[in-house]
Amino acid sequence: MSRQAPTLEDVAREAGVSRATVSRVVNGVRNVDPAIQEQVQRAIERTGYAPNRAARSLVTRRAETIALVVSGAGGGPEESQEAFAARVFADPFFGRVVAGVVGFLRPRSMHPVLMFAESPDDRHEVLTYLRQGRADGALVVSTHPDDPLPTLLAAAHLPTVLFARPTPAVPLSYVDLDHRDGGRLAARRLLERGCRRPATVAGPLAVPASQERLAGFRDTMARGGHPYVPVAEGGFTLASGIAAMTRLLAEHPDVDGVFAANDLMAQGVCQLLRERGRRVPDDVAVIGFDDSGIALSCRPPLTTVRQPVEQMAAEMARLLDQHIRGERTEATSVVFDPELVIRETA
Amino acid sequence: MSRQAPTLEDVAREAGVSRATVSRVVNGVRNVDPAIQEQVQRAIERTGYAPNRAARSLVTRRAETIALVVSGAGGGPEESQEAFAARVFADPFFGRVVAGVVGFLRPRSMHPVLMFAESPDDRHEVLTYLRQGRADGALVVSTHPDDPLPTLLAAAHLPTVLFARPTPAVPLSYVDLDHRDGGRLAARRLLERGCRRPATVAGPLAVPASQERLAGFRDTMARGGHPYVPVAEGGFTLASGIAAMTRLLAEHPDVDGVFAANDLMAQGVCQLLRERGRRVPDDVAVIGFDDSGIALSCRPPLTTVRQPVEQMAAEMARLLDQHIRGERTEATSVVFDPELVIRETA
DNA sequence: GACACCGTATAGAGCGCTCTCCCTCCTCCC
DNA sequence: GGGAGGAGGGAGAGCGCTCTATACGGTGTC
Repeated sequence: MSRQAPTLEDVAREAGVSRATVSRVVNGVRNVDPAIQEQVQRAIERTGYAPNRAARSLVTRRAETIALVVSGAGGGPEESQEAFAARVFADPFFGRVVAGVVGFLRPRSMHPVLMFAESPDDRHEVLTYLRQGRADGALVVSTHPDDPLPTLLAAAHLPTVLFARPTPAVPLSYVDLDHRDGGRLAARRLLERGCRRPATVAGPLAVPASQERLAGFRDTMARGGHPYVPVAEGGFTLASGIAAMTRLLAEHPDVDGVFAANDLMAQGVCQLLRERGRRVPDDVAVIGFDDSGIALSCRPPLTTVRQPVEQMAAEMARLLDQHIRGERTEATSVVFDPELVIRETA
Repeated sequence: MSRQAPTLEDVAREAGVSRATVSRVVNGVRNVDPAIQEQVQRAIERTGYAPNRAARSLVTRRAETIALVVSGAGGGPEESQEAFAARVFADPFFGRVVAGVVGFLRPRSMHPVLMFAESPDDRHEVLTYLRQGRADGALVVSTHPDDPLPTLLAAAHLPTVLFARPTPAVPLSYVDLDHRDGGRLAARRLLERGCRRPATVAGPLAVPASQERLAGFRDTMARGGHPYVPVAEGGFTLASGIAAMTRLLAEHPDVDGVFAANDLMAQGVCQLLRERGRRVPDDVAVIGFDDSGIALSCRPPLTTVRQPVEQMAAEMARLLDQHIRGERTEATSVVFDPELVIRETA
C-alpha cells in the first residue's frame, strides 16, 4: 500500500465536519443530524476509511478480541507446541469447541486468537498476552486435571471462563456437563437391552469427568443388579481404547455390553471386537460418549451419549463476554444435560 | 483489576530514568548502560509492567498478529459459519495446518487469529479486519476452487500467502504440493504390487489438486500398461468415499487396487471392501493420500502418499512474515514433494 | 423580550508508546 | 589544551482515536 490509510481526520475534512462527528457516525452514537450522517457516510465510502483499531483500543482499553486457549498441564517442554496442537486436533472435540465459540463470536465481528499452553513458558505467554491487553479475556479448555493455568488467570484477575469444573477449585466461571448422568444413561440403555455382562472402558481416572461418567455408570448398574462391573482405564485415544478392550476381553471373554467414555475409544472397542469375531451389537453392545463426528462415521454408527459441545462452547463465550463488559462479576457455572443418541451399536 | 496497569511512565519513575530509556530496555535496543539496564529491569519486575500493545501498535503500525483464514467459496450464507467450522475441522487436515502455523509463530510470541470466510459478508469481514490493522497479513486455506477471497486480498494489497496455487491466477505467494507426482507414486506402488485391475476414487474434479493427483495416477498407469483406469469422483469425505467405491465395485467387481485421493475416502473404501467380503490388501490393495492421523488409526493402517502439511503451513507463515517485514516483495511459490508411506493396505 | 433548555457540533485533552532529535559527558588524538 | 567523535540518556512530538467539556443556535415559557 503506497499511500497512507485514511484517518478520521481525512474523512472529517472530506465531509466538512469535525473528527468528533465522524467518530459519532462511525460508532452509531445518536444526536447526529441525518443529513450530516449521510454526508459523513459518503465521505467514508469515498475515502475507503477503516478505523484504526490500535488507536481505538488505546482509549477504550478494549481489544475486542478473546483468546481461546487449549491448555495442557505440562511441567516443562516435554512436547513441542506443534505436536501438542496436532494431538489436540486429532480429537474432533476441539473442532466442535472452535465451532461453538465462533458461532457466538461471529455475529459480534469478533474472532478468537488460538493459543496452546503446554509448558510453563506457554502459560506465561498467555498471561502476558492478556496483560498487554491484546485480548480482553480467555476461554480455557484444559486437557488435563490440575492445570495450573486457571489459577494463574484467576490470581491476575483476568476475565476467564473454563470448560469443565476446575480442580482444585478456582473462583472462575465454567461450563460443564452432568457427566454422572451421562454414565447413568449409558447404563440404563445397556440394562434395557438385557445386557448381563456389562463392562466399561473408562477415561483417565485422574480426570474428574472420567470419574463421574464411571460413577454414574456403576451407580445405575448396581441398582440394576450388577454390583461389580469390570473397568479398564483408557486415555481417550483410539489406541488406548483398543488396548483397554483387549485387557477386558482377556479377563472377561463373555462381556455383552461395553460403555466407552468417549467415541474415539468406542471406535477402538468396536474395531477390536470385530477382529476378535464378536458382532456389534448382536454379540456385544457398545455405547460411546460425546456424539462426535466419529460416532456417525463408525461402522456401524455408534450409539452414544451426546455432549452438546458447540452449545457449551457458545455459552462459555457468552459468559466471558458478560464478564468482560462487567455485566457479571461473580463466577458462575452452567451445567448441561447429556442425551442418549441411539444408533446401531446398542 | 482495581488499580490501573503500570505504564512506561511508572516504570521510569520507579527506576529514576526517562520513558525513552525504559523503552530502550524493553525493546532490547543497544546503547544502554548495563547498570541502568539492570536497574530498569528490576523496576519492571517490581511494578509488574507489561507494555500496552495498542499503544505500541499505534506507532509501529504493526499488530504482530496474523490471521489464519479458512475460506470457502459460498455466494451467500447457505451454511452457518458454525456448521462450516465444524465441517472444516472434521478433516484432520486443518488441525495439521494449525499445528504447522503455530510451530512457526510460537517462537516469535505470535498467535493466529482464526477466521472462517464462507459468505460474502465473511470475506468483507476479513478484509476489514486486516485494513483496520488488527492483523498484519493473512494465511488463507481455501476449501474450494475459485475462491474470491485471494483476489480481494491481492486487490487491497494486503500481505497474503495461500495454501495451494490459486485459480484463477492471482499474484500472491503460495505453498503447494506436487500432486501429480503424488498420483504417480501411488500408481507405481500399485503396479509394483502386481495389480492388474486398478481403479481410483478421485477428489472433486473441480479442485485442481484432485485433477493433478488423478492425472499423475493415470499417467503412470498408462505407462504401466493400463491405458484405461476406472474413476469414481468423491467429495473428500468418508461417506463420499464409500459411495464412490460402491459404484466402482458395481461396474468393476474385479478391481484389485484402489487409489483414493485422500485418507478419509480411503478409509471409506476399506470399510466398504470389508463389508463386501474383500480382504485388504490381499484381495484389494488400497492407497490413500495425505498421511493424516486417520491413516494410522485405520484398520489395517493405510499405505498413503504423505503430504507434509505441517511443514507446508510453517512455510506459509515464514513467507507471510517476510512479506510483512518487507523482506520479500514479489509473490513466490514453494512446492513440496510428496512421499509414499508404506503400511499395510498396499 | 429575557431566560432556560435541549439538541447538535466542535475543540482539545489525553490514551501509552516509539523514535527523532539534541544535549551532555567522556575519551582520544594532534 | 582544544576539538572531534562517540556513547548514553532525555525531551517532546506525534500515532489515530474517544470522550468530556463547551459553544452555539433554535424553541418554548413566562
